[in-house]
Amino acid sequence: MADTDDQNGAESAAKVRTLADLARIAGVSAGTVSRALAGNSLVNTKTREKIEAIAREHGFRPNQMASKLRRQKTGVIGVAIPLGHDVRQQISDTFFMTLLGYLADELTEKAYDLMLRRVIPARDEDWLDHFIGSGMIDGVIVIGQSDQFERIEDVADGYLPMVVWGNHQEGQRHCVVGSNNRLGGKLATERLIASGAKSLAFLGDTQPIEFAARYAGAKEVAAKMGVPIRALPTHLSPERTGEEIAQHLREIEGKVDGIFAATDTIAVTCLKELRERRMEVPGQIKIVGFDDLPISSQTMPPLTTVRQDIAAGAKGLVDLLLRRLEGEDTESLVLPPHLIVRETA
Amino acid sequence: MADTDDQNGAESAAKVRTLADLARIAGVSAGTVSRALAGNSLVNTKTREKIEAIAREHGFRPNQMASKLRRQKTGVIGVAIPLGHDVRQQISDTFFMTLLGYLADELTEKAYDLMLRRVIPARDEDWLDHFIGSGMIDGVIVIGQSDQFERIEDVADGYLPMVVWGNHQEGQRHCVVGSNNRLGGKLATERLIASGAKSLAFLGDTQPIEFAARYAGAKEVAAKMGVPIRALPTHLSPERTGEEIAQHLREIEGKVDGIFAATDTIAVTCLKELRERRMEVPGQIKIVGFDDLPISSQTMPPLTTVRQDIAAGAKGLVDLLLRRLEGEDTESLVLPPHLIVRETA
DNA sequence: CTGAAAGCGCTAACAA
DNA sequence: TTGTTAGCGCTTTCAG
Repeated sequence: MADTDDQNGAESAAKVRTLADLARIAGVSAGTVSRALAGNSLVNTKTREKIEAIAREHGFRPNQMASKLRRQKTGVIGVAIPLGHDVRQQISDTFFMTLLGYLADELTEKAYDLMLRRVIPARDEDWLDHFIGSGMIDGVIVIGQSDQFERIEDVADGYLPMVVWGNHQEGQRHCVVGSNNRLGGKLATERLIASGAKSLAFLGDTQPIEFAARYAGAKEVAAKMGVPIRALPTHLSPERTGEEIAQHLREIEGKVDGIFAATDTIAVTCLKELRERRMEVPGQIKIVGFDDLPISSQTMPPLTTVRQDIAAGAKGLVDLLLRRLEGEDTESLVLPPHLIVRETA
Repeated sequence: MADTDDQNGAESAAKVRTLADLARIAGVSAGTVSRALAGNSLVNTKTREKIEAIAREHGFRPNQMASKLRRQKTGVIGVAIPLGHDVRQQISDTFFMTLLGYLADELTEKAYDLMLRRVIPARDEDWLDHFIGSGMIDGVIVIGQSDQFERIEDVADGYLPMVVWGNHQEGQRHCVVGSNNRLGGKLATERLIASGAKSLAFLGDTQPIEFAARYAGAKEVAAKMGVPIRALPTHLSPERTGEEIAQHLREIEGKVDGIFAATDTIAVTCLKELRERRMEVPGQIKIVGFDDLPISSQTMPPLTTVRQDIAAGAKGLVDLLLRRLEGEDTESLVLPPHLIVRETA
């Protein structure tokens, strides 16, 4: 029962934009309204209910900017996706996008909002400091180290609430969550060799640290088994990949019978080129991918690949970040990859 | 209570967290620092340079919360993805994620940040009001109408800066950007019939308004051409789709020779089931998808589909939203879909 | 061209 | 249990 001293119909027209407005019409102080709406301390139940009713009636929501400013925390986690040289490349990368989806789920669950920022390190050297220093976020998750390993290391020294998806290196200083890429590379290569491949190739850019680790694992196994392996570099941008792969295929025809693709996306494209060149898979040439994206089970033949557990990765990222927000200096989390044997090797 | 008991080396150790701090060490007032850093009005060049130097040296960045509170604008655009009944469904949906990627690009370009929120309407009726009323965003882009058409309509009446990706209906009140789904459905169906199909099926959930429109277009053409068409409902969540489709396929075997799939994702799964049942495509059964996702050119045989221009969609969403932020009451934007003929029909 | 001062809307002591 | 009182850090008149 609010005192409707308004003339007529003015009731619902009254704008309630601030706590003070609401306080006035409820006949209490702003402080009380704040407490009531926070559902927090010992506010008289009657008072609270009255305030809540009025708030609901007027569709009132407290201004978050003011609240965040005052409380010195934002309730927002920043998610940065650094793009490499090929600008358009990674933001639409299926793997990262899927990870982002799960991240959104996890963060929502923990009542955090997610601020997404696509960032081009080449265009803004201090992208990470800017994001962190913006005062807009409580912590940051970086998806992919790209070629920014050193910069991330530098920042990690002075900023605790940061977790990165990527590759783990002995002795690194930033907290990372990611698959054991080297092990993944080994699994893939072992499978290729076990399937009868006698001469291997790694298909994909070897610059990014994750890929380099996959290749390193592959080389290790290949060396141990006395099987030759070569790198066939590609660039991730989908438009160029097709022709690049076709080109490679032309060159290695008859010389290579086992391909380890850096990602499923590359593997799928390769599969298609192989088909167009009428090469039998896995008869003439075997292939193993990496990621286990949904498509890999849909190809013809279905792709043998190394699975990364994206959901577990997202969960790990968020868990570790929340602990860091509490001040804990968490360890990195390295997830085991799993070989998924289908029909291409 | 951090009292700066700086004993030595205080100079570079001195924490510059606020404009006032910086002002003090620059020997000017906070106001001047503010102006200088905004690069804005007529600040003496010397003064500005000095301030900028100090700011750089100390890695100072003004607190955005305070700034936003004061200026009553956030520089943040909210992006909401309402999830339907199947909770996990759409956030990982390739189409939406790709759109999100382009959106991130466009918004970054315009110097806006992007706040991503996954919402479950069934769990929070007022998801849209909450997002808008949070005071955290200047405007909102809703990706997909899901089953929230009415709620969005209601909100649109009282809130200008909102643009929605979805289907356009005659006389609707909210500003929408999307493909002409009905036309897309017609294109797909015409192609199926032109390829010789004599009995059709629409594969996919017909509840979501976009899909309903696609189906409506299909029915219109089918009726005109005197070809029967039936709906085979599926749910989007990947786990269940496979068996559902297999089930449908068993039932319609020999009765249907042309399938219009609501999305490429569904089409690809269908293709796989077809392959397992040793049905020839397009010999025994033809199929057309919708979206033209990257995978559709990678399937075997490559998928004939209806292309939606995602990049143009993202650009449209952002352009319209920015105009709405200026106060313009923009019209909806309906994009023409294009039939991409490959080998499945 | 620069300083002083008044808040943006909210929260959190501290009183009452 | 509630009101009062200070600000959070920044921007922006209004003077000078």
